[in-house]
Amino acid sequence: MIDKSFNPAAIEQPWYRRWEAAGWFAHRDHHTPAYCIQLPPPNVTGTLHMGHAFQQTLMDALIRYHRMRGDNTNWVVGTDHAGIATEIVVTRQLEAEGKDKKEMGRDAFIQRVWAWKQQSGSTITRQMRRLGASANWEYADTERQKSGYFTADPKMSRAVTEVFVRWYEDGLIYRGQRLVNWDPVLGTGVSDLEVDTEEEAGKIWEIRYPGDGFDITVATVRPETMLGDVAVAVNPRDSRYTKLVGKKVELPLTGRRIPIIADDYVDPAFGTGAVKITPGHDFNDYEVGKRHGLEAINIFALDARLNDKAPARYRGLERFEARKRVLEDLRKENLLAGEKPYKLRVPRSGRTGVIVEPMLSDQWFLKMDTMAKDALEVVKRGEVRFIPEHWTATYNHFLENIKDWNISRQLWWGHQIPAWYDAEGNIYVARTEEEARRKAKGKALRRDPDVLDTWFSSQLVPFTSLGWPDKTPDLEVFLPSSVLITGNDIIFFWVSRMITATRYFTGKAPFRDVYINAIVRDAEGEKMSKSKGNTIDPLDLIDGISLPELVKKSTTGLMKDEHKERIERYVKSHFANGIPAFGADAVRFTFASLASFSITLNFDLGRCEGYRNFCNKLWNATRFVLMNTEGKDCGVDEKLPVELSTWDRWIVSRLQKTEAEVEQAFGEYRFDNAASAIYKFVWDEYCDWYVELAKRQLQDGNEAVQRGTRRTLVRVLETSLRLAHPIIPFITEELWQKVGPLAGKKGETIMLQRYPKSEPAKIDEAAEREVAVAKDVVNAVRNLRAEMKLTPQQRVPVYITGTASPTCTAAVESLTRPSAIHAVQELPASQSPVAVVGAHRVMLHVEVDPAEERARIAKEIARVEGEIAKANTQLANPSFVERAPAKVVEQMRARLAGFESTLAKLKQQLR
RNA sequence: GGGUGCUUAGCUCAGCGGUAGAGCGUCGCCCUUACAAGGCGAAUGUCGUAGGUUCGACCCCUACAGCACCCACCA
Repeated sequence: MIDKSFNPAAIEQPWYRRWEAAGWFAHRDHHTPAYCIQLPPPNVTGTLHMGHAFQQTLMDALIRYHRMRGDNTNWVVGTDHAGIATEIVVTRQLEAEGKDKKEMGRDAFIQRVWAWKQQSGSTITRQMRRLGASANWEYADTERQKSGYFTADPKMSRAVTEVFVRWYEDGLIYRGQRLVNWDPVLGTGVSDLEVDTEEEAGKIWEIRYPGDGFDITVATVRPETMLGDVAVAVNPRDSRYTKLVGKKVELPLTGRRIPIIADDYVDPAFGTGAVKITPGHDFNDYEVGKRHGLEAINIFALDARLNDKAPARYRGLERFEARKRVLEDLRKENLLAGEKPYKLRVPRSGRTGVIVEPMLSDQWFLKMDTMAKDALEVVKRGEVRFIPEHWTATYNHFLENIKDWNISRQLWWGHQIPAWYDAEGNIYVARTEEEARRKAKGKALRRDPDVLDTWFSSQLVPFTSLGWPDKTPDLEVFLPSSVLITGNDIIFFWVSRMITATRYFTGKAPFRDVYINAIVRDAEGEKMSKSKGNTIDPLDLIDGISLPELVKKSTTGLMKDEHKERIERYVKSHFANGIPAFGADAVRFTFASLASFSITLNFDLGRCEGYRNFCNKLWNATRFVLMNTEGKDCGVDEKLPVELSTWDRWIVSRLQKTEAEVEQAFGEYRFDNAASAIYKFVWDEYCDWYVELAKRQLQDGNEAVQRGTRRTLVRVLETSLRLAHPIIPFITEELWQKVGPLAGKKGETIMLQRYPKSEPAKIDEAAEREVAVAKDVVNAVRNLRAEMKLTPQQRVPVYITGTASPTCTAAVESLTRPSAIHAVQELPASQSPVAVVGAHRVMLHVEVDPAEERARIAKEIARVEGEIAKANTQLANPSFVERAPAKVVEQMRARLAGFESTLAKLKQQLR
């Protein structure tokens, strides 16, 4: 016999090990219909957060569902080398040890990163296993660590190089000097997407530039960049300035003379209508400069300190120091005309938070326009489909306005660009150094030190993970994959680029569906962040954590110590008792239940607890079934006679409908509906009604009835376990081991059993109608008993008029414990309380105060009369009767008739 | 400035052109032989505001308000 309550910790890890060791997660062959999902590869050195746990729950549910449906499932997983993120972490580690990256040198640094990867690389895949992820760990597992591919492993790297070379040869990759977003802390350029602009309070200054006999005032939020100005621009239609265009002014503090130019870019209504032009450090000005043939002056070194293009007294100053100095000097020279508070948009590096500096530098770019057009087409013709559909708009907008992608990073950790230079600066792009040498005909070569943006390799994953550039059978079978499940934050970074790259190199789309999952927030809808203390570690939900430990965990490793007290208060008020161990199944069920098409998902511990209780319910229902069926004849032998009651046929019928609902829900990616259908069936129908009636059938029925009851109990439960397995794999496996054999099922594991399929032939509408009446009668009796404040010990006779079915009387008998049931034509003359249920009147034969009972009935009459009035108004409206569909009018008439009949019976009761 | 989504019970969320729902919480009564992580019963909503379409609107349309997110070069 199984334990009295469900203890997830006891079963989860043993089962996971068993599944994995048995090789049941692997794909099978190359002819069964394939179902493939590509995991968005997490940062190899990262840890699992709620967003991962959520996505992975959905992916695993789909994979398990399709595996049970007989598909050749392949959940391709891997980890990402996460260039910038990892380089930052390791650099900080070194700093903490007092070591300097540059002194260490590139090779030693990279070795150090590999060491860190080996050490922390298994954390996240271990955590995925705790969740129950049935991933194909050994697929593409070049490093033999059972964690799939690694984007920087030799096999994946070879493909990256191949892609780079082919794109270069096809003229899509080019090198050029451009203005790019520069992160002065990291010392690298970053892509537009890696820059977040936020509104911040700042100032706008007005500076006078003196000319011969006039001066012109410009407005700027970055006065220090004036040292790199090459012109002042005005709008050509601005009458205030027309006669100045073409004249020169003196650029203060520098002694340079710069022209006044006219350009449509300038908005005459803004500021002073005159704009300083700094092509070296502003994207707009760069464009203006190009239009007017003006040279760009770069006044910053790569660490954003002023270089020797600036006047001597500013050289070496950091940007904001320089700003102060410039303002001071302008003030001294009486050239500062104004200073006002101003809200400005500050571009900050997504990684370091530092303000990025537009900087002229040599970078590699990928031409996007043609590929973007193709990617737009692919989605337009429905070859790739977004779910929910509205994300298509986001995707389209991005691709319609796309610019070339800066793919080079001035970092060390990543795929080094396969380009070499000779002394003259000629470029040789090649797959290997030998190949480059051949091309250079023996000239001395120097390799480009830059690496590729991390997303460059990630975008290739849909095909490189399947063996590309080799022509593998897997590419034929698993590309495109069935669905990509990912967050909306990487539609630009990753989704769109996978489509462009995969189309380019394979001619196929990378996947058919893109399910954009909700963003996980805390129960109040707040973003989870370490500094608020409202993050939840999915592992803590599974294993539980005490309050003191949770406080400790939330307050260590903070960026700013000042948050500590606030976090402590937050944690103590929101997790007063820590977090109980809910188990992986409850966490998964919660995620599934909350996975509607909403854009955010507020994770509510209360709901998690509710679903933990559901697991316990399922556990105990099984416990009951086992107690009553183990060692007994459960009708596996079909030749022995079985007799099935309406209740038996009803629960089987309900099960068919539930199976259909779940199938539809999975088909539509409505995990919430799937979870809810299973929940309702198991708890509200099977446990609350069927099991209770089964108790009676087992007690009173003849041998054939008992056999039929045991068979139904066991078969419906066994099917429910299979139905629920994709969402709650551990508990269903544990229970199935016991229940499966009783239902005549053979097999080592539930995860390879057939998924339940609705059989319309087993739907029994007559039984469902009969049970609906029986439930109503039972509910009426229960309600009357509660209103009469009867305790369970007080057993009273129940009278039912009309022809009550055995289905009904059996239920009343088992569930309301009357002293007797009388099926009668007319109720006895009595002041006892009566309820009207459809064609039936139900009386609890108890002595009550006649006045109270009359009042109770009067109240009920008032309610029914209200309903009648509403229905009458509707039906009296000629346009309703004429224009509403006949079905609806008929429904309304039937409704009215029902209420009228009820009213008559109630009035009869009042006499 | 443009775009997307959201606003339904105290909380977290489903829903749908034709009688307002779930979980949690609340209030009663029950330790009934699977389960107190349970059973039974009850209360609770002018479905953000204002118009419109319709026989009928929580649902469709318009405007507005609030919230969230994304995109965008006004110095």
